[in-house]
Amino acid sequence: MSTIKDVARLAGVSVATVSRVVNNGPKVGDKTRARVLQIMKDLAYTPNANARALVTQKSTTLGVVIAELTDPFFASLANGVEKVARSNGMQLLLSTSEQSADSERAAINLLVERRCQAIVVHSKKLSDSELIELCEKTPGLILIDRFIEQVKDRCVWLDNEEGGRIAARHLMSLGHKDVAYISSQFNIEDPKLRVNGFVDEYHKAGIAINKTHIEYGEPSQQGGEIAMQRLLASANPFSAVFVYNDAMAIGAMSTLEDNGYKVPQSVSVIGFDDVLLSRYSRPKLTTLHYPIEMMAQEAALLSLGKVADTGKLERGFKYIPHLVKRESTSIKP
Amino acid sequence: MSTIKDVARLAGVSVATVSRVVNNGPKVGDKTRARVLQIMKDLAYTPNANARALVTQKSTTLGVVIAELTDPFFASLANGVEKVARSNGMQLLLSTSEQSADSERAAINLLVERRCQAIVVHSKKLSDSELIELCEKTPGLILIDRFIEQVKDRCVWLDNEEGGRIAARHLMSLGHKDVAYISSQFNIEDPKLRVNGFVDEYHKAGIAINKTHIEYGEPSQQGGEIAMQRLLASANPFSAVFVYNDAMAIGAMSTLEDNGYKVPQSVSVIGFDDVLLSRYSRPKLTTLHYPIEMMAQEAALLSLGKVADTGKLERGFKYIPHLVKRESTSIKP
DNA sequence: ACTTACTTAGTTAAGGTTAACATTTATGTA
DNA sequence: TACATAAATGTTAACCTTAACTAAGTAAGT
Repeated sequence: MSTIKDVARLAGVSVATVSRVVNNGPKVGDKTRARVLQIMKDLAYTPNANARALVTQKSTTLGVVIAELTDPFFASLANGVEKVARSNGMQLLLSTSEQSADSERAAINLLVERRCQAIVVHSKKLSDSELIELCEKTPGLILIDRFIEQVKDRCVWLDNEEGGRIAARHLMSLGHKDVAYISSQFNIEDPKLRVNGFVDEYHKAGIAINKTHIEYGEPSQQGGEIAMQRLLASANPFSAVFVYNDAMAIGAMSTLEDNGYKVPQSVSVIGFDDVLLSRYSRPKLTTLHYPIEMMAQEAALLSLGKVADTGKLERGFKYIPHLVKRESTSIKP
Repeated sequence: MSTIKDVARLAGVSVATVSRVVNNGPKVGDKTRARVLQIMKDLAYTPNANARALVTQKSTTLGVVIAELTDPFFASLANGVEKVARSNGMQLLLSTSEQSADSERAAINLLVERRCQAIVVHSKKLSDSELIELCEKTPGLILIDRFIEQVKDRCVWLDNEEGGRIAARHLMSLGHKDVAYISSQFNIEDPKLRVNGFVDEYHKAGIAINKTHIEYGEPSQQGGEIAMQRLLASANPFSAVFVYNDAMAIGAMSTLEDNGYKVPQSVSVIGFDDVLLSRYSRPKLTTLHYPIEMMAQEAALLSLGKVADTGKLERGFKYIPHLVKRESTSIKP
């Protein structure tokens, strides 16, 4: 692969001149510029980004760590970061972090080694303390979908509890008093916060939610199907269910219909996330929109230092999900 | 950010020694190694990947160009490449290429500048000749989901026509003689090949497909809905439809149900791609599995030069989709 | 004691590019 | 014509790391 020196030699100029041409710098004569350009083309010269990054001390790479590319939620997250990257003439370096703390750590480290200008991390496995330490020694690092008080100016997160409350209010407004909840069995904060908000909001309205009305499952369609089967088996009647995420909600609807219940006529179902799926389901799913792409964009901008600080950095970046009313919820029969 | 020199200075050794420690090289005494390791930790030293890539003349980056991260099809493609990257200790550099030839060109160029060892490109807009030229001057470049005779050893592709034939045979085996086809309105090869195979296979069986039974639309759920509306309006009866992709198929099913048709009891529907959606739909969609993740893995391996050539490079890498029979097709009523 | 052969460590030239600084060439003015 | 000034181009150190080569010190064999 030819280098700037090759071009310089063939064009009979110095490397500095070629560099100026490459970077569209001023101070280059027209005929010289034309000649250099021609040689560059002949040689199919492509500047070496690594060498550039080394000498300029800045890379044009924006790193992102997510768990899994094929999960639509993470795909949207990555997409948000990518948009910012592109609009800033940068590129996306992506690392996936399966499910373990070790691989999350490794993924972050790889991005640091590459000297990414900015790094957006979605971490569920690393401890608060490790993340705090990491934030301290890594300037451009931003945590998405996580809130840690000590580094709140580095966190872009969603108020899950409020999401639960919004779901509760929606269901209450439709007259539902016997409600159930299907949660994720994974031991992370999100599902807990969502139930808490949901249960507490009902509680504040003087309605207690029966323990038997809460079921757990894997956060997938199948997990939702199974959880709903258990819920139905428990024999306590309910007219609405709040489900941890859209995939589970779709599974739950499936089981409901298989058992002769109509959604939303006999049972209302409300999901969470508002991923692709929810628009493709039948009936279309009422759900809480998780503005992950927008959050990812803000995180990336923040990471790049491009967010004007109007006290935001101090307050932190909290997002509130909003209700997307589609077809799976209706007034209590 | 501290460098190898800082570590060397503080540890009282030369940079070469530190380098050896970093790379786990031999020829370093135990106490020296321990001391260096300690200083590295104290300084939170992280080797600079750019400098490394520069001097070793090889990057540990695997590039991939796709149109859009949020499309599940492309997410699977990227995921396949990422798996290979990870299992080879490399990382994914991702560029998206919206819809234009210009941006496809730009995306590829960025990866070349970064000196990616290997590059997997999904290009629909660039011309054959430009792609051929690109292949010639870029060693590790592999084309996925495209076939160009002149560079067939660089192409990993799906036999779309055969996919159409498989769909036709499936429907014929269920007794369907009046069939319709919903295609994509985009002017690329895939939809044409799929119809061709489908129509031809029926033709070979002595059954002609009426022109009015072919509709076009945007390759999305909504496009499918609209196309199906038009198909129904045309008043020619049919008992089965082959749809360009799963998203459209789901839209088509929606319209069908809205108009009082039962799937598959009154009309059978068969999709293409077998993305996430197809398993979440109700009824679950019968479709042709497009093994894109596997193809992407092979493409990445090929790009890395890790495919043992047993004549494969010469023959090219053709994949055949296979039928996934779910719930949306059944015997003709 | 003397060579031989390791083991451990150091020195330094790349690698491709940029940017600060130095130099040459051209342009205009008195 | 000479001089100042601007425009165009060149020289070179630096960015951080690796790897080839060199040097010194140590252990073993004779």
